[in-house]
This record gives sequence, structure tokens and C-alpha cells, in this order.
Amino acid sequence: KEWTDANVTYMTKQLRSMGNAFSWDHAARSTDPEYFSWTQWMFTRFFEEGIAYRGTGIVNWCPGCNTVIANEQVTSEGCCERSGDQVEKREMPQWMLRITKYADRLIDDLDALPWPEHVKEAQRQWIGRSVGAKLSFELRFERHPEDNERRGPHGEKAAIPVFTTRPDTLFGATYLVLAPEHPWVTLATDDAHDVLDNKDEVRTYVDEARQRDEKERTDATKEKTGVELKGVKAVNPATGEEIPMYVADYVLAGYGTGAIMAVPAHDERDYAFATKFGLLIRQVIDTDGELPVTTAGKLINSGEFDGIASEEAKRAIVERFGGEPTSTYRLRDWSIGRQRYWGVPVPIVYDPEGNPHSIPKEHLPWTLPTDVDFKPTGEPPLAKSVELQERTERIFGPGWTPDVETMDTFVDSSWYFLRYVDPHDSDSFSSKEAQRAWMPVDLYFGGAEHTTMHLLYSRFWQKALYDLGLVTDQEPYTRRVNRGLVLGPDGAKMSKSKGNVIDPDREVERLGADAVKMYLAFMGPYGDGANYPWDMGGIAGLRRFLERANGLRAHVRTTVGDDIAVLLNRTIAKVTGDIDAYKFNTAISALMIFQNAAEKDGLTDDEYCTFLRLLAPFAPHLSEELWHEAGKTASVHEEAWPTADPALLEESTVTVAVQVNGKTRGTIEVPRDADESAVLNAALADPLVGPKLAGERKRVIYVANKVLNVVL
RNA sequence: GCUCAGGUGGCGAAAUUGGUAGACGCACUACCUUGAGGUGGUAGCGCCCGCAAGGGCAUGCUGGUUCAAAUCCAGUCCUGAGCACCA
Repeated sequence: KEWTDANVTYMTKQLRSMGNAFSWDHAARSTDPEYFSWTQWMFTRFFEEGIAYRGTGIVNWCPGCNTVIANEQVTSEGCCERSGDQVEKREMPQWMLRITKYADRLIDDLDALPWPEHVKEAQRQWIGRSVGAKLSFELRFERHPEDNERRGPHGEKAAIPVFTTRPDTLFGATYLVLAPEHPWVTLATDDAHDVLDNKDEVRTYVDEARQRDEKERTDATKEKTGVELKGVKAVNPATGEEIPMYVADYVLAGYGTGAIMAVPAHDERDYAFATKFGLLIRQVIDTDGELPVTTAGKLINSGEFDGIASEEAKRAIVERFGGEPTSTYRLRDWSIGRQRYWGVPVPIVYDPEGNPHSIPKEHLPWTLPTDVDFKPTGEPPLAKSVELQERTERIFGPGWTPDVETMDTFVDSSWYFLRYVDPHDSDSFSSKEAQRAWMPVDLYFGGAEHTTMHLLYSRFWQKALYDLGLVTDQEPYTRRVNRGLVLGPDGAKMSKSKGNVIDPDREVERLGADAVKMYLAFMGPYGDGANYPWDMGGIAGLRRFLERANGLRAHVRTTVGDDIAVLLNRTIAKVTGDIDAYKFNTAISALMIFQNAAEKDGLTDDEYCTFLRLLAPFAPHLSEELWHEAGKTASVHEEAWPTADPALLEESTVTVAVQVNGKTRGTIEVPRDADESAVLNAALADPLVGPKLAGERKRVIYVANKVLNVVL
């Protein structure tokens, strides 16, 4: 905490030195007990609602961090997003948040958000919704035919449910594949059951598959492997055929039902598998192309459904054969338990029978004990705390034990914006009045790396709170802009090892905060992951601009021409519009254009002061100083923003391009809003372009005040 | 492989209800100034031909629509990002 506080203090100082106008009294720190007691309280509410639960499953274990991490924190190479170590799969109990329950809303609510399309698309893909159906395949046992008619507790026959997005290809399903971890495989290979002819072979395959690491297993390019489950068949509900069953690791246990109906004619993976194992390939979608064909089409070899198009056939076949329309998701529940010391303790205690109970509000914050070694070893450090154990028994009674995990730090950051709007409330984490006044966040800047982590988590968190009636909005952020990085002068990402790190403090000291701030605004359009190298010359140019601004007062006159007034008004309009659109680079360029003209033609004292007001947001320090030198007493930053005079926005003459057959041949000056014939006459009379218009004019197009195109 | 974003001078970039491509800044060149070496002034600066006037070419590439295309359409290549045996 001391370390964190020192960093916060340092960064606060840096931000202040840049002249940024933040509301510092609205700050919140997730490490403050006052803050994290609310994090814990929300967790207990989620626990009571079943959103937070202790589940057992396959989790990602990072050997470098010695802790479990969430799916989102694993990179596409299967490495830890923090340490870069290869992640291992382990099966262990974990605290989870039921984010999958919100999958549909997290996707569907994106449509209405004015976010960049690529950010929304990345979230959609991460959630990975597939719309399809569940279909059931009954089993036939060759060793024990009497089992074929045996029914389960609900009168159902033994069957394997599969998920498919292509129920229209059901007639082409010529075998079934189960994942190695599929519960039925586990059942069929245990000692108590005798349904397989090749139990040992299947066991060996399953064991090998489990041992293979994730990366190797999910390599789509490797050759398919698998083993037939001999002695058992599945029945295709459409054809009534008995079809073979396989166990193969190209089917994933964690997706859909962990089992698939294989349609080799219309799925590349099934095709590869069927070819290797010599299985029946039956085409059921009409096509001229070579198999496998995965596109939709008209059905063939499908009995009564022949000739029907895929989309319609999907509905009809699902209905006819007792399927259940359903969606599955790539998204997994969010695993939040961490075997670390640093973090917010999970606010759960266990009674002597081992049942979890949430810690009541009056005992929050549930703080970290101080009597443990916090180096991560793999065992949760809190498990060794005598202090924590004693505290638990003192409050809840003998035999009670504390939960010993801490929460993922992404939990802390999932609701901080709600505290910003009401940082000192002690009755709630954020009052409804404050939320109604401030939420949702109008504009959220952040890094692209948060697209499938923080941004997804905090949207889920907001929706979960919304369902509990605790927040006013379903979405936390209105607009989103992904910021880019400032790169080193060599164009590479700044890093100490490359020696290309620019220290902002030193640049501020060398050239001034205003120059640094303006350079950052001027280097390019802000957002959408645009990265810019730090250009030493570039920032010098901004310094130059500011020095000239410093000397601009010398050009103040009592009488000046009209042109500068028009230019000033256009500048006001341009800067105002650009600020609204976050196009700071072109706003600054407009200021430069005005300054260049003012130095040349002079300007009035009024115009000078208006310019200072326009400059104020970009160069807060210099503009304030010049404002006072100009004899003003109040702060320039409290002045009203200038408004453009519409009467002075447009010059009395305009430059019109003269084109012949669409090619620009010159320009002429004409009065604004002159009519077409006047402009044409002016063009014909012009000594430079006039001769080029000689000949029969087939057509003349005049775009008011812009272009005169003559077709010869 | 799928999805998304993007390709404009030596560089960062402007410009889209289709209407003078390259504003503004950096770098560069020349001259001036100056006690000169990352912070003065003036001018030039997309490419090609030309002393110039002028002309030709030009917004990744190829076609198309149009009086007119960086902008719209089709195809294609390249770069970046995300996902990837997800049924």
C-alpha cells in the first residue's frame, strides 16, 4: 500500500505539472479499505444471488505468478498476460463469477453503443456466440442389448446430447465424437462398467490426451487422432442408422456439450477425421464444389427435407427430431480467486461443516492479515495466517475458517467509475443521485489491451449491479476511444532495454509543460490505437509556436484590415468544432494559421485577447500569463468561450477552380455567390484560363463558390 | 483460416452529403541575419520533363460508375490487431 501510495503521489504530481484540470477531490483508491469494503460487499451480494460461486473446473495456472488466472488473461499463444509464462491447465476449485449468464446481453447491448466497430467486434468474437441446437443421439449397447431399453430417472433412454450449428445436415451425420473428458467416456472406462470392447485402448488415449498441453492439443494443423468406442453405437435420429462413436481430442470438453455429430461432407475437421479413419461420407447439401463444402444450400439425401434450403431446414429438422434450439458461447465464467497475498480477500468464511457464508457488512472491510510471508509459492499465503484464523473464530465461532484467496485486481477496477462520481459517500458505494447526475461515463479513453478484459468485466459488473437494483444504468460507458502509445524516437515501443525512453518530466523541464502538452495533441489524431514516435524536432516546432505567441502582442494595432477578423471568426468556429470532435491536431493547426496571418497583417487588442482564449485549453500556462500581461485581472480559464460571428465567417470573394473536362486548369477570383453565367464570363475573360476554354462548350457545371467545370 | 481496422510526399498528417490532393508542422535546400552548433528571418520543397512559361504523372494495385473519385462500387495485394480444431 505504501508503494502504491508513493506511485499515486508521483503520478499526481506529473499530471498536475502538465496543467490538467482534474477534480482531484473525486479521486478513489482501490487499495483503501474504505473502497475495497464496497468491493467485498458487492461480492457478498453476488454470492447470495448465485452470481459468485465456488466451482470446480479446469483453470489456467501460471507457474510464474504461482496463481490461477482468468481465460481473458491468457494470450493467444497460451501464455500469461503478465509474466509471459506458458500457462498450465489444472483442475481445482475456484471462485468464479457467472459472466456467461450475461453473454447474450453483453453481445446484444453492444449494438446500441457508439463504440468503434473493431472494439465491439472483438468483444462479440470473444464472447463467441454460436446459434444452433441440441440434438440427442440414443445409444445401442452390443454387449448388453437389454440396456438399450433401459430408462433413466426421468424415463429417458441413454443418449448423448450434441450441439450443432448445422442441424440441416443431420442426415449426413455418419458418426459421433466425444471429447476425452466427456463424462460418458469417463463412465464407460471406469472399472464398474462393462460396455466397451476396447476399454484399455480408450483409457490410454484419454490419458495421453489429458497430459498433452493445451497449445499442442488445440493446434488445428496437426493430424487428427482418435479411438473408436467399440461395442457401442449411436442412432442417428433422422435416418435411424446405427453409427460408430469415437473419442478424439479435436472435440473440446468445454464447448457445447463436449460431443459432436460429425458431418464429414460439410465440415473440414470431420472430413479430415473421416478420411483418415475410412468413415462414411454422405453429402446432404447440393453443391458443385468439391467436398467438404461448408456453405448453406439446398438439401439432398435428406428424405422428406430434400430441396429445402438450409435456413428453413434447420428449423424444420430441429422441430421434427426433438431438438432444442440453443446458443453456446466461447466465453467462460470469470475465475477471480488468486493465490496471492496482495489483493482484496474473498469475504467468505466457512462453518465447521465447510459450508461457505458471506461475511456480514458490519465486519467489512475484511482486511489482509499482516503476519504472513507474501511471496507467492503456489499455496495461498493467507492459509498460513494465524491472525486471520483467530479473527474468524473470534467473530464467527470455534471451528470456522476463513477463505484464503484474494480477488483478481480486475475486480477492483470493475466499478471504480461509480466511486469517482461519489467518492465520499459512506452509506453506499455510490448514491443514486450522483449516478443519475454523472453516469454513464460520457467518454472513456483507454488501452486496446482492455478490450476483452477490463471493458468486458466492468460491463458485466455494471449489469450484475443493475439487476440488483444498485445502479441506474445497464452500460457503464457511452463512447469509447482506444488510445495509442507514444513510441520512442526510433519508432519502437519505449523500453529501458532499448534506451529509447522519453522522460516526460525532463521534457517538461526543458521545453515547458505547454509545449509538451501541445505536441502530444498535435502529433496526430487521437485514438483508435494510433501510435506516434516521439519526434524531437516536432516538439521543438511547438515550442517555436509558443515563443511566437509570446511575442504576438507586438503586432497589435488600432486599425487592421477586415480579413483578419474573418479569419479569426473562422478560427473560432474551427477550433470549437474540432475540440468537440476530439480533433486537437487540426484545432492547433487552425491556431497556427491565424497566428501566421496575425504576425503578417496585425490584429486588434480585442482579437488578440480572443486568440488567447482559444489558446487557453492547449497552453494553459502561457495563455494565463499573456492574459495578465494584456491587463486582465481574472483568469483566462474562467472566461467564456468565444463564439463566432456568422456575419464574419465568410469572405466577400472566393477562389473558384476552373476545370476543363474535369482537370483543373487554373483559378479565378469571383464575388461570393455569383451566379453561373457571371463566373463563366469571368473565367472566359481571365487571361490565363480564358484561352483554354475556347471551342464549343458541350456542358458547364458550376458548384457554387468551388468549381467551374467546362466540358469541351 | 475467420473477423476487424488501415494503406495519401523524406516524416507526423490534412481534405469524405464526390468538387483546386498534400492544409499545418517536422526534416531538408538556398539566401539573409546572427557570437555560430537541436528554439532568428525570408524563400523553396509530391514525382518527371523544362532556364522558365508550361506540360505530364500522382492518394497500395486493377477495373468500374461520374462532367468530376483519396472519397462510391467490384476485385486484388500489403500492413497491423483480435480470434483460431468453438462443431
